Amino acid sequence: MADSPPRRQTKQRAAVAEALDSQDDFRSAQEIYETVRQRGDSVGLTTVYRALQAMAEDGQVDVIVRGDGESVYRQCSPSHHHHLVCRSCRSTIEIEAPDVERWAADVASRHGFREVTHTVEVFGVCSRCAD
Amino acid sequence: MADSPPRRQTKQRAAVAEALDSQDDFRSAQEIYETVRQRGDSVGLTTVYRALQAMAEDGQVDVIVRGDGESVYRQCSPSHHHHLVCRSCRSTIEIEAPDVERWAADVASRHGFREVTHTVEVFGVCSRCAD
DNA sequence: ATTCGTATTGACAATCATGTTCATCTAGTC
DNA sequence: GACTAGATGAACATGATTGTCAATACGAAT
Repeated sequence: MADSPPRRQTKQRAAVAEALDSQDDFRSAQEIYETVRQRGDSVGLTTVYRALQAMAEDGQVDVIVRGDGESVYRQCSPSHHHHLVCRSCRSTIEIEAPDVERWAADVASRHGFREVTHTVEVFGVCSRCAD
Repeated sequence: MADSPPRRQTKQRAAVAEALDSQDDFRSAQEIYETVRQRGDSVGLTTVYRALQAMAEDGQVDVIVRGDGESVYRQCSPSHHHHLVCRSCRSTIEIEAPDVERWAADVASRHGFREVTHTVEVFGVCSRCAD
């Protein structure tokens, strides 16, 4: 693989990272943009998108493509994991599933597939929102 | 739950269903629109979108939201299952995973989540495309 | 078969997230 | 401090999907 291009530290990216830091659930680029601006930092929407993309590539944030096509971002632990997301309040719990990993790899190789990736997300309504 | 609105049978929906029938992999709404028109049937793009939505609601077709946010559709067996999709040629294999179902339900209820749904898709490169 | 109420259709406009351009700026280096 | 490639951002482009609304066709009742 090609050597990844160097990544500079800028106020804008720091601001985006901070905004991500202060949230514990998945947010859209637009929402993050709002958050950053409300903190007083001046950034362009384009930059937020680029920063988010770059961070996602570097594995610093997790991305989920929502059903409506909008991508949402969240700062996560670096290890591979999946999410349990509340449809109502969006609170998110990281979950691990070694069995599922194994199953995915297994099924794929059994059918002769290589370079396997997978998406596993669980959605529901958390106990607090179930009233 | 509310009683589902009645669904009428029209040429257009039949045409969309046929187009879906003739494909064995996931296609975008735009592609299905093309296919229908090439068969000589005259339908509006809007109608294709609505037909696809309706069929997805009724569980007649499966939908996957691709990484780039575009939705793709496919006629599938009615039972719950997931997909193993080739990134290159888009050929699709239906896979079942009772263990994964159980795991998802289990993890969710352990955290007090209700009305649980999940998405599980496996992507890779099939043996034919691996040259 | 004719009528009638309501889904459905489709051409077009509108929306909305994201990509692109390009002149300007700046972090990191010498 | 000067230099250079990556970074920024305002304006604009793109492309999928949805909204609008008048015209039309399904299907139940007559």
